Amino acid sequence: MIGDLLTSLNEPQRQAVLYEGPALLLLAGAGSGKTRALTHRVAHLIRERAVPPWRIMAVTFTNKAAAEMRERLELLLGRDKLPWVATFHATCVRILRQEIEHLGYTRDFTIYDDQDQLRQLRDLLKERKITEKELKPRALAAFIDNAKNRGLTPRACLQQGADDPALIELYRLYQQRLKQGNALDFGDLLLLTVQLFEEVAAVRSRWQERFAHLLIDEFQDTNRVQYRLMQLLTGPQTHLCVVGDDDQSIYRWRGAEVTNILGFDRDYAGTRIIRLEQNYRSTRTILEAATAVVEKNSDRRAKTLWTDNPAGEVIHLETLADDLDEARFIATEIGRLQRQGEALRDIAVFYRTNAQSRVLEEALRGRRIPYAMFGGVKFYARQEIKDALCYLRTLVNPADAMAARRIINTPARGIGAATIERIVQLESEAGGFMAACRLVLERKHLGTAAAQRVRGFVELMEDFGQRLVRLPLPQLMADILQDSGYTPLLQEEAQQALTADGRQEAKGRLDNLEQLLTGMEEHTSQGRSVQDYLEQVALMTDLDQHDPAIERVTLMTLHSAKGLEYPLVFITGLEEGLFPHSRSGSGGADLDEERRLCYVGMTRAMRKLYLSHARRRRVYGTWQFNAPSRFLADIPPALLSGYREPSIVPPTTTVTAPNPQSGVHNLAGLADLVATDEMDQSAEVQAPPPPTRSVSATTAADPPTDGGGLRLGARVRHLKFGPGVVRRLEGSGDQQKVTVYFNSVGTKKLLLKFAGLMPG
DNA sequence: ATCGGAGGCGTTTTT
DNA sequence: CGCCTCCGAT
Repeated sequence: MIGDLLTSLNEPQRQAVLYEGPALLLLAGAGSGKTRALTHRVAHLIRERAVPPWRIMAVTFTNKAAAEMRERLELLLGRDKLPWVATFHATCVRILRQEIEHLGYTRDFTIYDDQDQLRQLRDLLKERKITEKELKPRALAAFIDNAKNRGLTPRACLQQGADDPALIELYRLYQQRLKQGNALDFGDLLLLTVQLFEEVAAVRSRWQERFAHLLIDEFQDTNRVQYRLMQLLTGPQTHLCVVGDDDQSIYRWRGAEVTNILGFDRDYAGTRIIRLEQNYRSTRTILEAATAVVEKNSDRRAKTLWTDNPAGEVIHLETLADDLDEARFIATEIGRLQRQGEALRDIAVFYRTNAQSRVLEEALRGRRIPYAMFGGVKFYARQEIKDALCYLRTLVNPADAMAARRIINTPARGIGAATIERIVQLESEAGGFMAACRLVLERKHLGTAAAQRVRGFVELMEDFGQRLVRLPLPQLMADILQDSGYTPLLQEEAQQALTADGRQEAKGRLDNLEQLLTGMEEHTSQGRSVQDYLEQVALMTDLDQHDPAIERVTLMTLHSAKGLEYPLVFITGLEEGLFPHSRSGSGGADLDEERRLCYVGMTRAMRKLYLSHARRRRVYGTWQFNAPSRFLADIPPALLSGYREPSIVPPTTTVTAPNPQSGVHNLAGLADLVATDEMDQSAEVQAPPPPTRSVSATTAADPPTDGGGLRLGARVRHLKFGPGVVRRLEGSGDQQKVTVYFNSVGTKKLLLKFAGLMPG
């Protein structure tokens, strides 16, 4: 068995697996088999050194990395021996669900995303009569996030005395507000966990004793709270293993401190440093070019990445007239690669900013090349999805005023700002938003009409509250959407909206809601609770939906690309002002980070790398003229095809007047758009399975609770799909539909009339 | 209370 | 350019 774990490793990897001391710093260059070393180390601990799995915690940054590690450990160890593997944020949620009562919150706490955070801050500013001109909500949010990233509570900020007291006061009020709503924002998840461990010694030592091994991935991206958390979880008996690459530190702007990795061995005396320097991923050409770019930075840990791989193809550099041309070039080239027999799933296109994705998408759709895009508008942040989830949030945590205020008049029930204001007045006295609704009725603070409407809302929510315990989640959600009038309204719009666009949009929203229900069915089939669901969704990003098996091109930002690899990679927009981004200044730490970002992007490529830049591109509807990126000039010319003289980086120019030639390109762009609109179902964007049917089958008239003797949870048998469990019923008569979870094929929605279900 | 239009601002990157 | 907020009209 031990042979299995060690034979496939090189010498430093083997040392990393076998090391038994208290602290290990694994400096792992791009593509050097870091995950392999990490997973094998964990497997070795469990299999050969008899460490119980529950005494090991492995922390990652992204859900995707956590999932990948879990998968690989499952192969090595089997499903029943998995240790704690989670992101920093999920780890904290898990701890807080058990311990948060020590801090005066309750276990049902909800998690605010940045949208909720911003909304809360806007309310707060308005209340304090501070206009958005005086203090932008975003700036305040940045201040608060920043403080939290550094592990500072409002009080600690004040003691430090470095920040504006007015800002700190707003931070304090914001925290008060969150606590009243029994809610935590992203930063709180980490900060409050640290606070908990610092304030409650008994809890701290309990957790410290539990873990014999703490492993942290992507250590170069940890910020101060995360570092502190690691320290607090590390007891005298805890073995630490941190893995990272300072050259891939790209989250400084989010509070990451490279000093954490650069100074780790100073904090932990007796740290063993092991370097993984052999790259297995890329051709020598790609590796040399990437190294040349990042080498310009100072303050790096000494490290020489090398490879046995062949030199491979030269890097392709393409200069285009504008962003549309660039997109067309990429689409055409991908089409060519496809005809040569390359798989689309092997191709990725990276860009610096999300805004760049639009033209790329259009060009790909125009050529009917399927693609999947990550980032941009997140599925769970969409209006209709958030509305739906806020109904659930309000049920689970009735104190969550943010959620309740969002839905109290969605769809419109005639409860306006004035009424809501009266409710909010009573919120702290009543101890929560829903409680305040009841109190405001009791005290008769409202006119008869308004009172009537608020009572209706309260009763509606109480009704849902009863179903919360009775119904499985997907059925509950379907009921809510139906009985609240949410989907009926959208259905009407989908049929009767005045413009085709309006109808299309309503249909899109219905589709998304259907997708949401499908996702819930998957979740419920794993037997998890509503709280679990909301939590998972709050911490989820679109990247987590990435299914690499599907045959399509991947589009994402360079930041999202970290940790991934593709045989063929396009990096776009290599232009001064865009990449490096203008906000990164003309030198110094921010520019270094851009350089590392470029390095990260380039080292994703295994076989062939394409770099492109456009002479001008549209930004906010005006033309921006950009010189080629300085990073291009850093690459040895011999490694590059299509290379032109390095330009002496002239400043980026913006022209407000429309460019004389722009008409041509606009027309060309229009052609792409027109071609797009009428075809192409194949280029589905989102990763979750496309909805096979629509919510619109049900109407308000037929409450979807029971039908034809079938019950929720009933076991049934289908001729083709075999045994399954009834998850959802809707419609009636000939229109009655049944959603069944089959062991063999997962969730299916069937027309009862034709389903031929037998009792199972 | 709701809707529509005008005006202002922003995008670097994300758990 | 497109999103969001504010404000005025109904």
